[in-house]
Amino acid sequence: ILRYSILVSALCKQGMMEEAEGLFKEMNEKGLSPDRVVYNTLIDGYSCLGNTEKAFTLYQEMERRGIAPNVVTYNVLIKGLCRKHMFQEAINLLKVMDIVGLVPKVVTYNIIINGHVKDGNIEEGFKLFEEMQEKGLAPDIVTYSTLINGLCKEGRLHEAEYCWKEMLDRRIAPNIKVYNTLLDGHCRFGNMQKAFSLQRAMQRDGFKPNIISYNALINGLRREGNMLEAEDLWNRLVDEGLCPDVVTYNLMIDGYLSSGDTHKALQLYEQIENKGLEPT
RNA sequence: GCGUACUCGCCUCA
Repeated sequence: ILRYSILVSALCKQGMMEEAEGLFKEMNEKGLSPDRVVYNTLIDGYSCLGNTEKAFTLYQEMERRGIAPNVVTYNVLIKGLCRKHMFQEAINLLKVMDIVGLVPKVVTYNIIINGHVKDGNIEEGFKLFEEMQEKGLAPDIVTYSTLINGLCKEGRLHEAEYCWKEMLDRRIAPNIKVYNTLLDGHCRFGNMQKAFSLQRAMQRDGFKPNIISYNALINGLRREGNMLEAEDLWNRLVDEGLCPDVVTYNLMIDGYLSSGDTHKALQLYEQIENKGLEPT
C-alpha cells in the first residue's frame, strides 16, 4: 500500500489521473483497500486540475467506505475550491471541519490566503491573516511569503517591505523563496537598483541566488529592454554553476525578439532542442 | 507515503 501511494502521488503530480485511477482500481481488485493517504492524493490530483466535482465524489466515497477525512483531505478540497474562486464554499468547508471536530492548521489558512492573492484580492487575505491569529494560529514563513507576494504583485512594495520586517521581528528566518518573492517585486516595478541590492543582501545572509532569482532579475532587465545586462547575468549564472532553464530561455528569446535581435533569438531557440518546449 | 508561498508561458475561474 505504501508503494501504491507513492506511485499514485507521482502520477497525480503529473496530472496523469487516468493512470492513477488505474492503480486505484488495481488496489481495490487486489483487496488492498486504499487508505486515507491514497484518497487524499487522488483528491489533490483532481483539485489541482480544477475538477472539483470529481474531488468531492471521492470525498463522499471515502466517507461511505468509513475512511474518515482528515485535515489534509479538507486542505486539498479547499485548494480546489480556491482555484475556482469559490471562496464562500471554501469557508463553508472550514465550518464543516469545525462540525466534525477537525481543527484547521496554518496550512489551511495559507491555502485560502494564497487563493485570495491569486485572485487579486489581498485584502481578504489580510482578513484571514487576522482571523487565524485570533484562533491562536501563528503565521509562518509561508503565510508571510504569500502576503508579501500579493503586495509585490500589486506594486505595493513599501507594504511588502513592512510585512517583511514584521516577519523578521517575529523571529521568522527568511528563506530563499521569500527573498525571491521580494526580489521579483522590485524587478517587476522597475526598481532594479533595489533588486540588485537585495540580491547582495541575500548572499550576505547565506543564500545563493538560484535560477529563479536570476530569472526574476533577467525578466526585470528584459522589461527595460536592457538585454546587454541580461546577457551579463546569463553568463554569471552559468559561471556560478547554474543552468538556464526553459524560463530563462523564454525570457531571453522574448527580449531579443522585442529588441529586434532575431538572430540571437533564433540561436537560443535552437539550443533549446535538448529541453522542454517554449511558448511566449 | 498525501496538503500551503517565489520566476516566463499555458490551463482554470469570472
